[in-house]
Amino acid sequence: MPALPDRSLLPSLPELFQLSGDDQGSLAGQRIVVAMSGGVDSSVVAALAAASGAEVIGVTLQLYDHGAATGRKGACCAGDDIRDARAVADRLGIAHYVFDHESQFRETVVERFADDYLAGRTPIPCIRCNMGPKFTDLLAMARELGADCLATGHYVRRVIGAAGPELHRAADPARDQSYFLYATTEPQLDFLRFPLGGLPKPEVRRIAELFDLKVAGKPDSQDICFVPEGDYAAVVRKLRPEAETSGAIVHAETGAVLGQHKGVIHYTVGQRRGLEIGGQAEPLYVTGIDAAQAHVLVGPRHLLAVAAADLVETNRIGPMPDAALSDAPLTAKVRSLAKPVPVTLDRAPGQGQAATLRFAAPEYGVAPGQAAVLYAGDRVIGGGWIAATHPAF
RNA sequence: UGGGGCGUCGCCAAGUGGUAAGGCACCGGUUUUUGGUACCGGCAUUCGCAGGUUCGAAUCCUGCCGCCCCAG
Repeated sequence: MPALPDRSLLPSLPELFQLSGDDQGSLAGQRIVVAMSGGVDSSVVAALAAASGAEVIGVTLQLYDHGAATGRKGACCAGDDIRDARAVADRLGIAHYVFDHESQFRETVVERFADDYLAGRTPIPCIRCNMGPKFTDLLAMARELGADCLATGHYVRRVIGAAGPELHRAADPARDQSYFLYATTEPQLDFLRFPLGGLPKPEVRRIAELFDLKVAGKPDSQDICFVPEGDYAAVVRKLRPEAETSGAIVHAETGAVLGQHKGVIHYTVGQRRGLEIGGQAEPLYVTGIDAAQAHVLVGPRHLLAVAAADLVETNRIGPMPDAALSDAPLTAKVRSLAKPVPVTLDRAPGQGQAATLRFAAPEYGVAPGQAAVLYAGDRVIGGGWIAATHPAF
């Protein structure tokens, strides 16, 4: 096996893993479990861990059917990706375990995904997956393996603050994944490490090449990992054959029936395309979904304006920002790609309590089922699931 | 079958002699670790059909077809 690259070519490893090294900067004696998906990012984390001198154990959760995912681009945690993870572990000379997590993943992530759509919500399975399989189940495994930490390839930073570890946005804003990690609990964060949070993606690929990892050029994953070809409706249909009940497309203001739709699972609040309603003076957007009546409500863009959103299952990481201490003002993202916008809360989030989020300016396209993630500057304060919204006009 | 109106891209619609606006929808691309949004680009050699007038017609004339309203 070729030697691993010289440590001097790499960032400071004790710093990246936030573990105390010895005089030589080695993490010998420490045990790091790395969550390996088979992609470049987590492979580089494993490589860095291996180079640190620590004992490294790679763990891959098999999340869903091999067959369906074999050879597919952009998947993770199944089929070829598991083989990729194993190949990387072999190359690095680290232990590697694969755990069959299919039934749990189906219950906690996929079934829920389908039920959310049936209820007229727009789910984010990636957050559920982080909450359950990754940060609960896999983390418990890591503890059982006697690890000092669980390291993942997420692009997010763990920063030691006055009151303990904090979760911050990635240094590279284009890669930031903090939106998907708002539900991380403080005990989980104590044990987690995100070595890539401070690195730009090209640097990660460079490191992968330095280690001669075959995944160095592997495309980034995208879309929902368990949804082939982006056809999420097919997944819902397979799980819930009754899902595609057609119904009326109703104008939210006039009540006029403008057309028929193929089932509420195909729509999300804020959506414009796919309604197939022509002859309008201005574009129509989905403004609401009434699953009980199988109605898709549509209207002009101004009807999307939302003044507030009710959050449930809230989480908080670290203290609330204190305006008196000139902390950055509270902002929130209601979609992963949205810019954070100024908000206020009627109460501090956390412990799963409900709270109401109020936007300083009307926010558009806020869909129930999405997460609202709270920030103070770069720090993630927490967040919650959007259960309902209040129109601005 | 007495009177009136209308027929331009899937929908809405401008254009009344000078060589087919625009909007919606749709398609493609960009962006993107969820669904969307946004942005960029594409989209009627042809104006219900057939003749005629004219250098030239969607625009004028004739006939036919179809639809709508009033009248019965």
